[in-house]
Amino acid sequence: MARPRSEEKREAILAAATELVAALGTGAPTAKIAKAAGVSEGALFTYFETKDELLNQLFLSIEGDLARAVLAAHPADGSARERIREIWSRAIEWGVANPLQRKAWRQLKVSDRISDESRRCSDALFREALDIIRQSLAGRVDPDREPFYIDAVLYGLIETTIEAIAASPKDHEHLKAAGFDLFWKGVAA
Amino acid sequence: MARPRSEEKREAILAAATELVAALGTGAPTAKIAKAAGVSEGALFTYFETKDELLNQLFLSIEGDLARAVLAAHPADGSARERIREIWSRAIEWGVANPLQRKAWRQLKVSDRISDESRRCSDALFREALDIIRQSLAGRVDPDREPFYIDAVLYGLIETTIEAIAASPKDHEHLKAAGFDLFWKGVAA
Amino acid sequence: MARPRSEEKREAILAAATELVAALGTGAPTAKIAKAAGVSEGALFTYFETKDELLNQLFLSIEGDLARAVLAAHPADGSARERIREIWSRAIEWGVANPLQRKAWRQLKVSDRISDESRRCSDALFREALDIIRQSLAGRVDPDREPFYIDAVLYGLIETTIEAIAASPKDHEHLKAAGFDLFWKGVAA
Amino acid sequence: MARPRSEEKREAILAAATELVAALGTGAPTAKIAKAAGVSEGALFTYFETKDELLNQLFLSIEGDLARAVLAAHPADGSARERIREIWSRAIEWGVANPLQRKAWRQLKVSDRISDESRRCSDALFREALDIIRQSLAGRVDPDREPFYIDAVLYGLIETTIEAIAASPKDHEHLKAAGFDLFWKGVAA
DNA sequence: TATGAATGAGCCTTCATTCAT
DNA sequence: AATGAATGAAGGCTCATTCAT
Repeated sequence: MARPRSEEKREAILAAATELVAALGTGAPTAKIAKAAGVSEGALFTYFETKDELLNQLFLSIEGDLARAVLAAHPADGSARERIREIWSRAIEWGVANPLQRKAWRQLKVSDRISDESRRCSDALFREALDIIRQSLAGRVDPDREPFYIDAVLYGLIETTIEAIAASPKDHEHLKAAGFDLFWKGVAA
Repeated sequence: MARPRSEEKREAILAAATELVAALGTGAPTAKIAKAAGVSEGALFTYFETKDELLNQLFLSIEGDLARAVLAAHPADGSARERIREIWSRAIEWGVANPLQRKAWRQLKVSDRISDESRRCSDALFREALDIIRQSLAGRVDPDREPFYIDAVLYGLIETTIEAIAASPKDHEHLKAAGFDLFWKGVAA
Repeated sequence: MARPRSEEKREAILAAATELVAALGTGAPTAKIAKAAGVSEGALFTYFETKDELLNQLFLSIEGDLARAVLAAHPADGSARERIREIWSRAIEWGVANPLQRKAWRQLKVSDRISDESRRCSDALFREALDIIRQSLAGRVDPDREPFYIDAVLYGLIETTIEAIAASPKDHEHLKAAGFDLFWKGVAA
Repeated sequence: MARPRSEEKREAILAAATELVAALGTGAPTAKIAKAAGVSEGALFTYFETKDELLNQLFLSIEGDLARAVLAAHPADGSARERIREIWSRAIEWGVANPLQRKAWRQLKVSDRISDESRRCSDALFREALDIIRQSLAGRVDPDREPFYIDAVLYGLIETTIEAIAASPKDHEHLKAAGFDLFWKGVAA
């Protein structure tokens, strides 16, 4: 069957799904999602063949959004510290600005309905950012330290920091700076 | 007298729930949990009034288990570094040794079926560990840094490190040490 | 457009519910009602949100039916006696002709699943009939007698008479006449 | 198995059942009834083999109570009017004084769980009262009128009058007298 | 005998998906 | 293509009754 045309409706469904998955988890009913999107129950299934398909697409859509935010207009030059600092900053800002997407994403991340295929796609989305990070840190960290671990640490600290800012918005700038400082000192050789 | 309620059965249900929630999320059917526990479906509801109750108890049971592991035989003396290092070590070991509990716990953490009450209980369970950490770090961290953020960072790094060890078990000891080192350097004043 | 909701199906469900509530009481399973109506179990819940809703609607539907029968083509003129006699007659005939509805209705009447709201609606349905009765009796009964009691007596005698006719159909006309006579003599001032 | 001994417990169960059937209908859970009676769930089934048995016994117990109240110390002499008036009065007083029993009884009456056997027993309980009534009315009513209908009318008027008194307690005496008057005039030849 | 935990069929309701319109 | 009614398999929970203690 031909691809349905309205990209707009597809987006509306994804937006509604973000909201409902954030609030209700992956158990959010397709009927509610459709209604929130202003679309008929049946239509949802012309845009996404199954609920799992919708959930996986949502997952990729959110990750894509974050990846785009992180890499947007990324300066090719600057010191290693500055380049990583830029990534840090963009990631934090995205998280703070998109609490619903983050909440939905946390639900999706732990769900067994997200396929390995999707998880691999998501890795690919961040490949470029990871390359920048690894290159930038190349001369700085203990060469003995597994790079995958550093990635994970950075990612974990970003999460932690976003959560901390959400809990204490008035410390936004302070936490953002302190977090990065902690990371930078921590990974030093 | 009637057959007394058996603690053994309660544990069996909790154990089965751990397994199934780890695999299927909070949507794991009570029927499957009961069967896995070797118990009738009705019996499950004499031990836990509702599924939510079961989920909350499971959450607290897992957290209690971790808290106990972290604090067990904790040495009252030793340097600040050694005391935190001990907590770090115990937490990591618990996580590595209990992958199912950890997986179930991640599902529960993001679920809206865990009540605020339960989350408060869980905080209380870790109060003592947090006190040790905060005291131990007292003279060492930038006094400007919010203590709640340090807690969260430590916790996040533990998670990250456990995950890394799970992904690369041969680096177990190395990652454990490197992670703590990173934390210690990172939080230094 | 999607298949429109069919009034026919709604009626089928109500009819099946009448039958099963008459036979089994309000505990009649929705599954059986759906099957008897030739409808899927899910469909029942698109026509009635909950079982209580179905029961309440059934109650109102039966009362509505009776009210319509009682008031249909009611002659505005005639003596007081004739007017009340007409109501009496129509109510009796309805009851005799609709034993299932009457049986279901008796079950519903004593059930705590029928809301006060429904009971109020039902009162409204009979308001007109009551007004006719009260006006017609105005000059005839002891003014000291509470009108609400007269209504209740009339209603009770109708019930009794229908039951008696059901038990002894050959005395149909006789009982109908004797009952009214009894009422008329009884309420005289 | 030997009859269990404690008549007291049997009564407690019946009393609790009265209360719960009045409030919840025949669907009232045996577990709740047992608890309300201060008796274990299992014990209930040593006093009554099944729930249906309990319900039937409850039905008979309530009817027996009413029959006893109606016939207690019934004067063998007096005019026909006085004798019936006495029955009328006792029945009304019993109903007003025992609203719970009456409510439970209404539920039981329409339930298909009450066996024909029980209904026959109940008829027997009132045989004596009916005989008194029929004899007393012998010379007074139209001989054409079916006696069973008169019984039913009397019974229905009693019900109606009790209900009316419950709704308007301040008119107790008035309604009681007016009701009897209505009956007496109504049934006159 | 008394207790109340255990059992499992059955109940009401939800929901992903299909399909008549 | 779009709509939303229809389907029926689960799902969580209840409850009469049994039975280990």
